[in-house]
Amino acid sequence: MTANQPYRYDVDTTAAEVQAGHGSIDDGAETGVTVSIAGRLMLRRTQGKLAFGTLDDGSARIQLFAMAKSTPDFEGFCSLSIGDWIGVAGEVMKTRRGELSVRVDSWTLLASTERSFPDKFHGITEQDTRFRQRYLDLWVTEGARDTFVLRSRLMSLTRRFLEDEKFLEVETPVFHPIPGGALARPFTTHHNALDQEMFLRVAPELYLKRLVVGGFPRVFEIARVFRNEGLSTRHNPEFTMLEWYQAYADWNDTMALAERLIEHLAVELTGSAVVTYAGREVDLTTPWPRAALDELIAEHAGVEVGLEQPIDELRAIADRLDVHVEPHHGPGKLILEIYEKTVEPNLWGPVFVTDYPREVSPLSRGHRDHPGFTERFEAIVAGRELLNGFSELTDPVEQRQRFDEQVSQRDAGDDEAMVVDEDYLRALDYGLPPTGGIGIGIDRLVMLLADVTTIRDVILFPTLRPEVAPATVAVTATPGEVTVTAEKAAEPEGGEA
RNA sequence: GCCCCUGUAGCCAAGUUGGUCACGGCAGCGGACUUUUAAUCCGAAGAUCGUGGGUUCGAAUCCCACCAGGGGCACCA
Repeated sequence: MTANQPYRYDVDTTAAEVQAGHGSIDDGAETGVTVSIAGRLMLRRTQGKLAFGTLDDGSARIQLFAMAKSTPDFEGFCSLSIGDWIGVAGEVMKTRRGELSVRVDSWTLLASTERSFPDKFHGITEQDTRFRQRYLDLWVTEGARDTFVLRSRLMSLTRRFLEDEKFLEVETPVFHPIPGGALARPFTTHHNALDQEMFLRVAPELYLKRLVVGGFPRVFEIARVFRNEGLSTRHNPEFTMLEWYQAYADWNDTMALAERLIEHLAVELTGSAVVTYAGREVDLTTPWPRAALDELIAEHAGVEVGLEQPIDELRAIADRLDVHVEPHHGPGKLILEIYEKTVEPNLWGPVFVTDYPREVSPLSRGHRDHPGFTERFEAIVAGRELLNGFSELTDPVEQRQRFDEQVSQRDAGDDEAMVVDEDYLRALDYGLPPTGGIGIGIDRLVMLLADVTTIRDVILFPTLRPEVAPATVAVTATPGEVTVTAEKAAEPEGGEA
C-alpha cells in the first residue's frame, strides 16, 4: 500500500478546532463549511449503505460520516483498517443522533497499518508494551498524550520565564573527561580517535559556572544527564535537569526565583497554585517555608545533632534510629543520613530544607553564620526531593580542599565521591563572582504537575532492557561501521544512514 | 543488588487442589444491515500457554534454571 502512498496531503483544520467551532449546531444540521483533516481511523461502524468512523488527529476525535451514494469508493472506505492514516475532506454536519461529524466527500489513504491495533476498548495493559511501543500507547491509552503535551508546555514556559529574567540558554558538553557536578556514578564511553575514556555528564554544573567566569552572568541549561544507578518509579538513568546560575546572587535569591518559577508553572499548567498529587493537596503559593536540617532532626527525631559532637556519639544516635551507616561516613554524612531516615519521609512540603553539612556539599559555599554547614537547600514538594541549590563556593583554595576531601572519601570507599577537576579550579582562580545556582529535576516537576506517580509516564522512551539479547547486537570498533545482527533488528532502509 | 507479583493468538482475557484445559471478547477474513457511538447479527479461522529442563501414565497448572515486565527495599534527583 505504501507504493501508492501520496507524498503530501492538504490539511486545513484539526478535530479540536472542528469540535470547538461547530459543536453547538442542531442535530441533523449541515454547516456549509467544508474542511480537510487527517489522522488515524480509530473506530469504524459500517452499516450497509452508511459507514461511521472515528478519526483521531492527535488534537481530538471527530466522527466521519460516509454514505454509499456520495462517498467515493465507499467499499474501499468500509474496508479500511483501524489504525489506517487517512485524509478526509467534506462538510461539517451533525447526524440525527447529534454526533458532530465530517461527511466524507473525498478521502485518501495516507498510510495503512500492517499490524492490528490493540483492543479498541481495553487498549494495552502490559506496562512494557506501553513503554516499548510508545507509538501505540500514545494512541490507545487515555491521557497518555496529555502528559507529554504538558511536559512540552512546561519546558516552553520555563524557557520563557528564565529568558524574561535575562537568563541565557546555553549548551555544554555531554562528554566529560572528568565526571563532576554531582555525587553520582557516571556512565563511561570511549572516543576512538582520541583514544580517550569519556564520561557522560552527571550534571552540567561545573561547565555552567565556567560560563559565569567567562562573563555570562545569568545562564541556564535544560540538560539531559546520565547517572549509572538503579531504576525506580522516581529514577531513570537518563533524566532532564534544569540548572541555572546567577551572578551577584546568593541562595536566598535563588530560592525566591525557584519558588516563583514553580508557582508560575503550576498556575499556567493546572490553573491553580494548589495542585493535587496522589490524592493530596500541595499548596505551591510563595513564599515556601524554610527550615534548617538540624532543626528538623530535633523536631522529628527528638535528638540534637551537631558537627561538634564526637563521631561515636553520632554513630550511636544513627544506630539507635536504625540509620544505615558506612565506615567512611563522617559526621556530616551521618547527620544527612539521619535526616533522610527520620525527617524526609514525614515532609510533604513545599519546604526548603536548608543548611546542609559541608562534608556532603563539596560545591556549596560555607554558611555565613552556621559553621560546618553550607548555604545549600533542597526543596521537598509532595514528599519528594525536587531541587537542590546553593550559594556557590567561589574560593579556589577552599574548592581544592573540598575536592581533596572528596578524593579521601573516594579512597575510603565512596564511589560516588567527586574527583579533582583542575580546569575548574583554574577557572575559579580567574574569579567567580558571588553566584547562586540550582538544579531542578524536570521529570519530577512534570510528575508533580501532571499528577503521575511513575517517572516512566513522563519519559517517552524510558530505559528498559532490550527485547533482544545484547549479545546478538555487535557494534564494531571501526569508526562508522555498526553491525546489527539481532533477528528483530530493523532491516536496512534505503538511503542515507 | 535483594524481596514479592506477573507473562495464555496482534490486543483484552478465563482456566493455576495436574485429567475434553486451551472458555470468551476485540481486531483481521467472508456475509447481512441507510444514522451508528466499544454498533449489532451470522459464518469460518487464528495459541510452540515467556524460554529451557525436570517430576508424572498425563503439565498452562507442580519443581528448577533462565528471559522480560511491574511493585517494594537499597542508592540517588
